[in-house]
Amino acid sequence: MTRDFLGEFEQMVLLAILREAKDGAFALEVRRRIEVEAGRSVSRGAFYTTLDRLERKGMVEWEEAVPEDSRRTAPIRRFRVTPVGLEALRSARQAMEALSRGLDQILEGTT
Amino acid sequence: MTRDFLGEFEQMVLLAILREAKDGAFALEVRRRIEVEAGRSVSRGAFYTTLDRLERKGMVEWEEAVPEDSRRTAPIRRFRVTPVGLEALRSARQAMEALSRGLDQILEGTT
DNA sequence: ACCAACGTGACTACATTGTAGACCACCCGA
DNA sequence: TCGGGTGGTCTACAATGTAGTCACGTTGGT
Repeated sequence: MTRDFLGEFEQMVLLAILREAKDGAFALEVRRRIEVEAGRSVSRGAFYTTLDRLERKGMVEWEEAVPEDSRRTAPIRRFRVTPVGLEALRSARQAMEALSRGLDQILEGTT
Repeated sequence: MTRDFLGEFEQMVLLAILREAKDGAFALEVRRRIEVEAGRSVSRGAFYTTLDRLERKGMVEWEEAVPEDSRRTAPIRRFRVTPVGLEALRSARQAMEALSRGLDQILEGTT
């Protein structure tokens, strides 16, 4: 399984999925959230590729579902973060936090 | 200048440099800090390559200096994070924070 | 003075992750 | 039934992450 920790974009995808409803998130919703919150554009190709890789690593899973609030009838994939994914996310963040300790002043900035 | 934001390991390097004394940090000190704090091993090759890339992006700079507390007489490089680097670090962290908002419960875990 | 061991650093090559763009299928409204 | 939007795959490539090896000057022992 290659590596045991996440790239930054992968982390963002996991976070964005978690931010949607408890029962999972639809792909393009997730993509839109990343674009809005992180303020960067995400091409569909880049995005789906990352989802695939996360799936292969067992960090996300999905089931087919039909979005309620849309006129769409055909089911599409609804993603969810697995326990493995959550754990990876946690440890990635812990590492960063450990290194950031004591730097709050410097990192806040007046931006 | 390729991209305007940082990979995760690059972030770690910047953070670790900031954590050393105000007047800069020596390479292998930084490496050791990452290994200890983030709990992952870092090969020298990987490490210096990353320093190079950060330098090329104008995010770190260095000067020659002789470590005080060592018997070494020859100067080695002492690194410092540039304003550009600090800014990049801040914005990378802000993006992550924006996406993490409201997830503290989930992310803390009982690990 | 000589040699081994070590610290520092460059260079090479490769794996993983990040990214864009073309392409396909389906559904829907004009 | 044409065209456009949405959901998705595939391909190819760029950037980042990583290990390993080579080289050289220092240090320390003898």
